[in-house]
Amino acid sequence: MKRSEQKATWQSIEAEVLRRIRLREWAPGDPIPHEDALARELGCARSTVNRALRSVAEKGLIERRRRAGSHVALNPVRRVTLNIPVLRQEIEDRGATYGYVLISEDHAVPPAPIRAILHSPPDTSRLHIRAMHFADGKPHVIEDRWIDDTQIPQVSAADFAAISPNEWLVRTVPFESGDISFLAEAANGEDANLLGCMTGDPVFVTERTTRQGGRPLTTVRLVFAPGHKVKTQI
Amino acid sequence: MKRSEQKATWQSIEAEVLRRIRLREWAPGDPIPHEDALARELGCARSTVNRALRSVAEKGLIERRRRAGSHVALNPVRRVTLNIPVLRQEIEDRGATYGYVLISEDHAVPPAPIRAILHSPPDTSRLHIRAMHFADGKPHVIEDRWIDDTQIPQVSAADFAAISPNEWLVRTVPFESGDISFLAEAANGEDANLLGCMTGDPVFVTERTTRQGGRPLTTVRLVFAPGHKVKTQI
DNA sequence: TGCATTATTATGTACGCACATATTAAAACG
DNA sequence: CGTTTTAATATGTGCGTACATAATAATGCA
Repeated sequence: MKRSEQKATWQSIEAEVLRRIRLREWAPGDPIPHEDALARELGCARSTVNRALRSVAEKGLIERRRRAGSHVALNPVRRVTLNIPVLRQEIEDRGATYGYVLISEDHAVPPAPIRAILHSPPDTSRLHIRAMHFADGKPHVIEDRWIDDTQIPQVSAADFAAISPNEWLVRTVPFESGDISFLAEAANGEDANLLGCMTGDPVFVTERTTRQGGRPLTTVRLVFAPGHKVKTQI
Repeated sequence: MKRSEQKATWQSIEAEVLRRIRLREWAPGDPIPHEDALARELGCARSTVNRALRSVAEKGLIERRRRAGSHVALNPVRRVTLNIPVLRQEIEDRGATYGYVLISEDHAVPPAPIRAILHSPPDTSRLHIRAMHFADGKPHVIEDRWIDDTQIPQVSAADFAAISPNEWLVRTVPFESGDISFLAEAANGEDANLLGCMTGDPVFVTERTTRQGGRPLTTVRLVFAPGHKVKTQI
């Protein structure tokens, strides 16, 4: 029922597999043919089928287990990739003019939640920086950051009046893992003041902690101006 | 300076490449050695290096171009993957009891923004469904959905009193693309009523539109109860 | 000199084989 | 009959070769 393709690329194999899953030729929960069988049927090498199925599995549409074979996922958990660029780049990519202002920089004893995140002992102080990023002169996001300067001693050489912590860290400090949260909050008085909105206005907040070798390096809270949207494609 | 590895897996190659990038042995903007050179240096086949570098490129840390070679990304755009499960599964995975209630289901002329999204002509009505999902009996999210029932005729057979549109669509209607937005909004009176919060409280909102063959099928607005966080790892 | 044409080259991919590994099914055993 | 051991098997991965493709550099031509 299928004509001999001129060329079997792994992408064409993937497309065919996606088609069969979408049209329920292979229903959720069903096992799909083995790599060998697909290779023979579609006229290509098993390694090509493997490449294609790996890609489908990454999308979350099939589950693969050795010896058990591949099954169409029962609850296809859509996997979406978000791009998290440096703030300056995010703004400039939109064609807007980037602006930056340092608000405050000091050493202070972090509040309990931050202390827990940074694993810092009680009554020890950490570097605390607050800054603002502007798009076309309008407030875009507040950067409220704590840095473990015992982990990043070279931070004392940074001039955060000239470069944002966001950018300096990306350029200077390597890290290997981290976690990110997205949430909605009400702007507190100071946030509202800085962002030029009303106290209590809903604001989009990103919390991010980065680590190196299991040790937390820095945690940041980004409060975006009202109206901010994070967009992506499936 | 490197001992002969017992086995070169593509993951070990990737780890070594990541290490060199993190430690700035290869600085941002720099070209990195060609696949051939790396293969010789690290004692493996070029295809193995290729596999490793492809993985690094997917993470956004290098950029690869034919003939030009691979370069360490100047602004490493972190790429993060979010899992978007079916609502019921998301709740049950947290160990909570899932609950669901249909609020309303009718045909109506969509407001202008929805009409634009669905490409529906003026004064034509579409299926409009509102429902709620509960976690352990507490309101978790409002599902406010418009369905283009000219694209999905079989929707007339669905019983949305028994199964949520969210779940029915995932199980029944294949789609090939879509887009998602995340934002913060103030709960309007009705939202607040349903979610058991105050009007004006900040709520996390997800907007999602799915398409098949370029034609929009459905668009949904998910209003989460206050306090909701979306978490992921880098 | 300016522009179109032709090499050159690094990555992209296909293939076929071999073997590793995880997992399940079958067999052996008490 | 339940438990441990062993075999079977589908996927995971490495390798080396060959060729495809895109982007660039070099060349030729008007």
